[in-house]
Amino acid sequence: MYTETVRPAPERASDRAYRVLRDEILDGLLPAGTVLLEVEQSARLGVSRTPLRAAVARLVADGLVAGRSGRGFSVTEMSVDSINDLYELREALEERAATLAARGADRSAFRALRERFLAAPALLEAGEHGIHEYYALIDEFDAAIDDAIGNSFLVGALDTVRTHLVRIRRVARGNPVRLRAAAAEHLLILDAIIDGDAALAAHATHVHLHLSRASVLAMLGANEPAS
Amino acid sequence: MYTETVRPAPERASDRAYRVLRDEILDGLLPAGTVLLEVEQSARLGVSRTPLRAAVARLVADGLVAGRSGRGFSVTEMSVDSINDLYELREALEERAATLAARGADRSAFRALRERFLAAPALLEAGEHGIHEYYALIDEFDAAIDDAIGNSFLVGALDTVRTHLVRIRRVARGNPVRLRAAAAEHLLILDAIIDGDAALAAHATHVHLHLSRASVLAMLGANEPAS
DNA sequence: GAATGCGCTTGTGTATACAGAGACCGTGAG
DNA sequence: CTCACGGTCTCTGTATACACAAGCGCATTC
Repeated sequence: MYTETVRPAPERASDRAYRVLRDEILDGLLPAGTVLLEVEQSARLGVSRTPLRAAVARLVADGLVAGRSGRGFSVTEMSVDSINDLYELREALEERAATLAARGADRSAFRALRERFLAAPALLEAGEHGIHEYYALIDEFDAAIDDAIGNSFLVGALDTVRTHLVRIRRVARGNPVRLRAAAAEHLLILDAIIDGDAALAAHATHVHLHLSRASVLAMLGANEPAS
Repeated sequence: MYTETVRPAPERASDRAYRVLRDEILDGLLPAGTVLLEVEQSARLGVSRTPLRAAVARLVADGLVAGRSGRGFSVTEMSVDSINDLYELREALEERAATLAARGADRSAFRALRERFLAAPALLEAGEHGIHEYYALIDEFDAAIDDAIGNSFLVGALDTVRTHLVRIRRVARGNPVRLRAAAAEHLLILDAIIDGDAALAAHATHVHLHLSRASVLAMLGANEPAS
């Protein structure tokens, strides 16, 4: 049969509303503290209140918005404390993920990624478009990790972390020095996974996350010293 | 003012539906594979379809039910593979949590818990009621850990794990030998936290989880050898 | 007798109408 | 001038009505 492999994706209105709101929050179009009124947002997105409520409920489950005491929902804040908390969880999850990936059998995907990361420094010279490409490469790295560990619970927890990480990355964006260093750190993690050195993979991940956190906090302190 | 400390809790219909369905799934009244039809469940729980949909959406976010390809939602299965996956995540989270708790400043709560755990063996002689009390004690232990680490992201991930763990515990229930051993393991973790020995707390947690997983898998293999 | 096509039934997705609760603002008193 | 109280107004929570899509069964035909 020539039928498509998967369902044509029903594309519900609630899915559209969820995706649009999520992207707008992650892109910073809806800054932290923005209140989301049902009637207002449903009119703006061209959907009814019912699917919009479902979308907001999913955002609440993601931790991107929170119900306020009385009226409405608001986009959650990303304080310095919560960034540290997020990195604490991220360390626990990604160190374990790196360990499991290094123990995994199939390393071909990581070998292919290694070649791409070798070209990352040149990519970061190419301006905004190159930086976008670099982040896409990071996403592929994450996807390869997910594929290697094959643990839906761990992948789900990692996905939550990465969602919030997107918001944090906005402040670190446009720091080519840091991104070049991060590419080198990813290469070390990749080498450890390819060599099957689980301990090194975990330690290299820890180092990478430590440096990443320090960079983010430094950028944050430089941008908003008074807060 | 003599006003109550927190809001009187509006107690929405969707909250009731969520709580009832969640408890029924965790208690096994709604076994894995049960299909949830909106009209059917809304009539049974005495709420309309709208709040029921919200409740089901939350259950989907919890991973307790999953949308099926065509029609309806069904309670998720707990396979041996998913149990192993869950314990993998649980190890990563709880070892980190134990480490952070041991580094924490306030250990009075853990000292009080230590006394209670010393009395746990006697509790486990008291039949079904004692076992229930013991699980309540475990919950207080978990709450003390949450309080000590004070990390909403980590606590949230732990909460997800514990939700699924409740379903798994059903098979291990009624194994006093294992529960007595588990109490001793908790005592060791408590001692490590009280002594501020983060490394020992993490290692003791690892050992505890290893033994717990082995016990669960053994019980599962004994109960359903043919599956 | 088997296979295929059509129609009915059923269940989800969405929109809207209605009720209740909380907040904001204005006014009045101290 | 400030604080408290009350009214109004808006926003959420819930129920219901409607449309569409998918699945199942029956009938008809080969």
